[in-house]
Amino acid sequence: MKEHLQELLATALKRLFADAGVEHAATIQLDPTKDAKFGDFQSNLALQLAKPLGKPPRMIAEALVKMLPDSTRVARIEIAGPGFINFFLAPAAFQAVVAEIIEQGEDYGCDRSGNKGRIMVEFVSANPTGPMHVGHGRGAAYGDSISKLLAATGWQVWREYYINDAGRQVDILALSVWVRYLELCGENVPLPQRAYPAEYIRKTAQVLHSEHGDGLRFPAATVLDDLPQEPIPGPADSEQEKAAAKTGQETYMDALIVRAKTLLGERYELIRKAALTDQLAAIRKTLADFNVEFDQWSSERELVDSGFVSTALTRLEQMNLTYEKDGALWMRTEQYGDEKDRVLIKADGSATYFCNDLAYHVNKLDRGYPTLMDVWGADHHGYIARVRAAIEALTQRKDALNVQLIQFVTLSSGRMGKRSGNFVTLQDLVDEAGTDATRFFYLTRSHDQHLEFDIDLARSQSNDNPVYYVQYAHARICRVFEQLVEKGGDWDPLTAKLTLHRLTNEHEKTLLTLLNRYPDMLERAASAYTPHTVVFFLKDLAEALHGYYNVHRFLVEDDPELQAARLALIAATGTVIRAGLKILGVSAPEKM
RNA sequence: GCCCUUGUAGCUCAGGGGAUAGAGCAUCCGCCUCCUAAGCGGAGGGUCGCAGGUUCGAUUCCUGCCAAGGGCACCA
Repeated sequence: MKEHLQELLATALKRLFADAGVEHAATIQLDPTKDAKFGDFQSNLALQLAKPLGKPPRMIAEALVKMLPDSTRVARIEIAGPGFINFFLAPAAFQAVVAEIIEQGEDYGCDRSGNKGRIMVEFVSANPTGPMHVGHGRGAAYGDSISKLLAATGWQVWREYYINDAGRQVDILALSVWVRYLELCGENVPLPQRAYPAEYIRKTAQVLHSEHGDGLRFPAATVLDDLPQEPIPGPADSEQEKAAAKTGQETYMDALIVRAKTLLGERYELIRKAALTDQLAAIRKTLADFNVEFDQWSSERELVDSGFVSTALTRLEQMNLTYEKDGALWMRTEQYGDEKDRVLIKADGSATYFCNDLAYHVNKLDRGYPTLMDVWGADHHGYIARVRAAIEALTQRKDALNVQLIQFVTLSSGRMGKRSGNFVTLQDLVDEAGTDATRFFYLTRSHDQHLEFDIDLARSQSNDNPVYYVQYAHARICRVFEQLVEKGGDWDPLTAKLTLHRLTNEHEKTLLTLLNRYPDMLERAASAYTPHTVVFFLKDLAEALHGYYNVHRFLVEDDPELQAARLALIAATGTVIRAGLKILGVSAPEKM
């Protein structure tokens, strides 16, 4: 429809220029109007041309309108305000969308061709060292919805979770479990300051203890033999002293890890694996409860063990992208926009996180995904430049990596006020508020906006909870069709299509306008990577439905033609609500 | 110090260079004999952080300043 009007304007413009004997490159801008009194579409073309043509905009508008070709889809055209050209469409042009939606179902407005190519979306990728918190939840909701949105607008999407199971934090996790295990054996090894103190660590330790008895036990004196005292800063210490203590604690932690590996030998791997398995199982359960799925879970450790990381390093060397300095291997990221070059292999011979992560990205490219989307927490901002630089060096393309940063989440509630989101797990949130309310909440804000999550509101089963507003519209539509059957009536989509000209009142017009905008809205949301656009659209659609419902009856027994038309309209509305909610990962209940 | 994000109604936030800046919550007033009142209609509430610039037109784009949050490792 929009294209059609643009063509009309282009023709008029050509004629105008021919008449006046001038050339000017004007982009034909056409926008949906905000207010129905300005018609359905508006163009500011005449305003743009006022200066280059040296004539008042209203005069240009009049000339343009005169030159516009006739179209059956346009009811009338008005010139308004400073020189806007407002198009009022013929009702039939709007009504046709109902038939289209009934035919195409939930795929209406979608492009399932996959013509835009393959894209890999990596999201969540939370460290498997503890439960996911509400910040991860936001990334999960966003990543899942943007994937669905991209898949609905012409992309072939592959979703992945990168498991960071090779770094030091996993050793810390394993050690934490072991200390708790020793505790169960009756050994007094104090939990290091830098270890994970949480309850879930004990559970793994208990399972280990029941399965292996004292098989992993060593006397506390042996474990702590020769180890330095762990520094614990007092409250009166200066910032400097506290920082020094922290460094000391890290050193102590590392020494303890080495001790564990030495004493346990191959048995260390047993503990490591048990800890990882438990954490990953918890994460998988939470994500499943949250209605988030992945095509693949990729392990960092497997990437290392399979030799892929060294292969990737060799390739970087061959491309002359690396060099040695101070005993470390560096990558030349600075010449690709990073603020400095970065270390891949440390002087002690171990790989940096960046090294393995980069290899993982190389792996993604190798698997045939020219576009990589990474959904990261806002705290990873400083990390973008180096990965982007590295990917550009490898692909010679600036657009190969698409990073979406998700801003922080703070929790609030009437009783507790603001508090940090890191201390509430996503599992708790989903258990208490439910997947629908939680996901809807997350996606109601733009992802680059800090989010204040009102737990009490999400939890409330009352009309205050915004998710119900949209779901209720859907349930109401379903109820009407239920009533129809109860009354012994029937409704045939094929014949209903012939009745659409009866949809003429204001409420019907509003709904038709919104339904017509759905495809455009999807495309806009996808290309701007903003699932929240879908949320706001659905709220508008639900509002239009509720208003309609309140004023008009859909089951009009004395006018079968009108009834058929209205049922067609609300059936189409229901379909679009369902499709939209599906993109958000929210259910569309038939009863509430 | 440098980099990124944000600043819009009492609160939480939408807003695609356009006409009179919107929604939800909160406050106030109405609407169920009728397909679900988890709904609808109405009222009040604004220096779009501040100052410049670009433009016919700026909440929107650019620059500076102020404020909030985050980031600046041979950590992960």
